[in-house]
Amino acid sequence: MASRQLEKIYEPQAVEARWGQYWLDQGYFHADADAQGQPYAIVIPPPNVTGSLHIGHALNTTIQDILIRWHRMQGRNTLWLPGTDHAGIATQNVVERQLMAEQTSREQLGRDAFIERVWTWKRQSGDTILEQLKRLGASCDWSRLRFTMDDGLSRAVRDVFVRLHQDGLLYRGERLINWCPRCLTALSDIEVEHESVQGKLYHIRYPLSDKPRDGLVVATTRPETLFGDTAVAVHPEDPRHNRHIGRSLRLPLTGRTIPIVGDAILVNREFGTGAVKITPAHDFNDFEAGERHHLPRLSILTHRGLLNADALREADVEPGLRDTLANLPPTSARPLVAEELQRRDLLTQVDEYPMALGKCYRCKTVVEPFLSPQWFVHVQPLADPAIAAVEQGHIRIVPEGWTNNYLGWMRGLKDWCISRQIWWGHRIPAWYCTTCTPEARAILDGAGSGSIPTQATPIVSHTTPRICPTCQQARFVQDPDVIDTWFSSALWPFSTLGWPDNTKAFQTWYPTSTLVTGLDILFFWVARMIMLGLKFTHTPPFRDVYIHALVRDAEGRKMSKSKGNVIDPLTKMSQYGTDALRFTLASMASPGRDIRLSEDRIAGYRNFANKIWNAARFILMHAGGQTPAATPPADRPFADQWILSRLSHVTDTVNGCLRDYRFDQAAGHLYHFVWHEYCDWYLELIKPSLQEGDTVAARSTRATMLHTFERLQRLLHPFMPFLTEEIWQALPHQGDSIVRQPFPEAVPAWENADAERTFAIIEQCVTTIRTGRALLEYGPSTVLTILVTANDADDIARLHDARHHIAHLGRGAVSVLAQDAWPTDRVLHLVVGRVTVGITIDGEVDLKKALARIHKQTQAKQQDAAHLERRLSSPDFAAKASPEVIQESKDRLALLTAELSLFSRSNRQLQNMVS
RNA sequence: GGGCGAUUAGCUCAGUGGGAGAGCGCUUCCCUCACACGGAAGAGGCCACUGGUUCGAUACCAGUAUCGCCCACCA
Repeated sequence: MASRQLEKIYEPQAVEARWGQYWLDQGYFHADADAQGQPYAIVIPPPNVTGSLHIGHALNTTIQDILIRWHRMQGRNTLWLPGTDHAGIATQNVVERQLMAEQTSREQLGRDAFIERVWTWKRQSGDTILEQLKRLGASCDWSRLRFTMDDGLSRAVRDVFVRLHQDGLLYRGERLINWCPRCLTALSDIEVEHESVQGKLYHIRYPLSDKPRDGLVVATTRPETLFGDTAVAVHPEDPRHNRHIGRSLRLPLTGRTIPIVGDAILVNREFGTGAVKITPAHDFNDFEAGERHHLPRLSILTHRGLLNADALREADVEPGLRDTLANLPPTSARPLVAEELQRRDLLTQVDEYPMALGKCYRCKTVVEPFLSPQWFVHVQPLADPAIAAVEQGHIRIVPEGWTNNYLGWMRGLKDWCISRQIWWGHRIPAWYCTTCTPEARAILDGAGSGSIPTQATPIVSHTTPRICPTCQQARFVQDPDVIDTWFSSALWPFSTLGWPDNTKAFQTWYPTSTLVTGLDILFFWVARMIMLGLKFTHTPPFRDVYIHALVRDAEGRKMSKSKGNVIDPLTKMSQYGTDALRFTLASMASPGRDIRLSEDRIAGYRNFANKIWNAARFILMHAGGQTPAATPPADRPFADQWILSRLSHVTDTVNGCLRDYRFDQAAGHLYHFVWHEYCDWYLELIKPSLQEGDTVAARSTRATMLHTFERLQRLLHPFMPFLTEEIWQALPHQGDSIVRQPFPEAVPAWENADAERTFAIIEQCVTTIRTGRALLEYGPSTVLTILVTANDADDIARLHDARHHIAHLGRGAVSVLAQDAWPTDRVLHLVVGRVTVGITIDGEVDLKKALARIHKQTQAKQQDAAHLERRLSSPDFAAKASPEVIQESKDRLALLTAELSLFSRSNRQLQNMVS
């Protein structure tokens, strides 16, 4: 491509659109399972089809793309597999809201029509986030796009379900589960978010049946559930209460009596009154206590979470109260029940009490523990190998700190409720014979699976069974429930590669290399992928799990639409450029920490992009038709030797950082190198040479400049793909795109300590001269008379070689002097390490500033020197510190002493001049 | 209640057993022929507190305080 005239300011929009399309058209991201190279694969954490790109996606995607582009450039056979998740509850909610706006509902539509409606919606809107990922530059193999409800993936889901069932790891049972009364479905334990709220602890007196004046006082946060009580428990060794065990109590507000049982597990003698009401159908602890004592379970709520009139009758609630309470939500019933108890003098005490409230993670409705028949995965046999895989290092979690989090969670894992009473999702591949299970016929009329007793035997298979093995009939209904979305996500690393078929892609890229994800789905997703991956492929699904931070706003709050503190990545990409946003996110991706994103930071990296852009303009302007030839470094001018050395070092550093997943450090080193070494010093050093015309040195410098800059684009490319492609294409280059150019490796032959040492001296001199210029208030156009010298002959020789650089950058006439030739008059002597700089004072100058400055520095250095002397004179230090440390301290003290003597000389002279 | 993490410049954050760092912001000078989204020079910090280990601690250990996150059925 011919080099274009580059604008003064980098304009990202057109550039991004052009190259983004070019990459796709050229198929650069397509991965071939038969290609050469060691495989490297990442499967994307599939965003919800309902999703729109938020800043968390942007971070997640940027990190994956950096890894992918880096490995692709290194010649690995690299696959980044994209896709989306059907997100059962979330998606169903979105479409249901649409229906509500149309004054209809999914029930009115019917199941098949509703599902068709969701598919229509998915076809229309489901690609939004994919387009947004493309805009971010995500170099996915879009030809391998997958969706969790694709035919292939659905087959994998059925296959896994059937095999788990065959292996006895699935069961259906009536248990207490978390129920969302708005979504009308069961949720798994982790789909409940706990929130701390201020509640009340009610103390209620339950009279003894035979001695109504006596009784037990129970403490509860939910008095309205007392209608579901089927016992009261006390601690068997509690002397206050244990004599009552075996007797019975009158359940207030009802005509029932309930037994007093002894239970050491449920009851904490220290808490409350030492007596606990047991409500097996509405509390997880009570459910287990109920199991232990074979208590009946009395569910008093409807599936919409309201007090159930029929159940209240069954619970023998007093008729008047029954009518008042029926169909009330628990929160409304609670004060009414308390009031009624108060009226009867049964409410003995009410305390303020903080309690945890469980909410649905999709709609934030308060969830209810609810009794219903559900499908469960027996997780322990799956969890054990998943624990071992991490413990034994087959899977590495980065940063390491999260490992214990993972292990702790896995060890305490309870069975996983995987049935959902919604319609959008993978339908459970279980069928009931309508002859053997007459209740199953109700499903045909739209009833839920709850109508089928748990004793019924489902037939689990890939397809509708042909004949019932028990009764030889052939009429079946399928279980109406669908499987938890996270179940299909758990198969993602292998189902997307064609499993259960042994495809070429599966053979090549499975197990995948790295999984990049946020902490928020470590349990939802990562843990389950490991469990099911190990179970079905006998291999961990990935080698490394990189867990990145959560992006928060500048105040550290979680971003959410309701708080209005969302930083929209799409807006920022338009405003500052995609590369600037990517570089920002990479820079802030420090391990184990949340990211507080502030817009200033993005603007800063936009400026960085512009800096690179202008360096490119400069370089192209001065390229002079030169090509980036590779003459031996030793033959090149000093500045070229130096920048080659620095480039090799930074290349090495960046590769190391990327290997360690330290994107923040890699970005930091690149930023510093580009701006403060390449632009501030190298380009400035070579400017005079570029003016020279067609000399040998100038040609060499042009070649080096182009060579290093081209290499730098490749180094930057994983972080800033668009900008670097645009520049690379404008530079002399070979190949069609930077995307498939090799990623730079360090070149040890370029590393040159001698050149770096010379540079350090130049830098010191120039900085010192500029400081002196500012102190003496000589304007930039004043040409100074500069004297330099050094402590040893070697450094004096370097000064001699470099004097034209010092003269150019310091804007002055430079004389390199021997130390004994150093003048004493009308010279400002300035800070130095190994070198001494003097600026000849010419004409009338205000020296007060300079004197004040020298005075201040003198004091600081005297303190340092005193500190060092104290340390060096300590016998313990001499005896115990390492020789290197001792030597270093001695060297530093010697330098300080030299500087201080200079300072004092300077001081005296300047004082004399002032007076 | 358990676990984890944080506390360093005005702000956002790196960092290390021996001389306190970056970006942004701030001050001064400069529109010097790549870049004012720029250049140069600066100001600014008892590295949360208290003990301990050490010749030496911002760093390692313990405790305290504050903040945050995750997990948790104590009614």
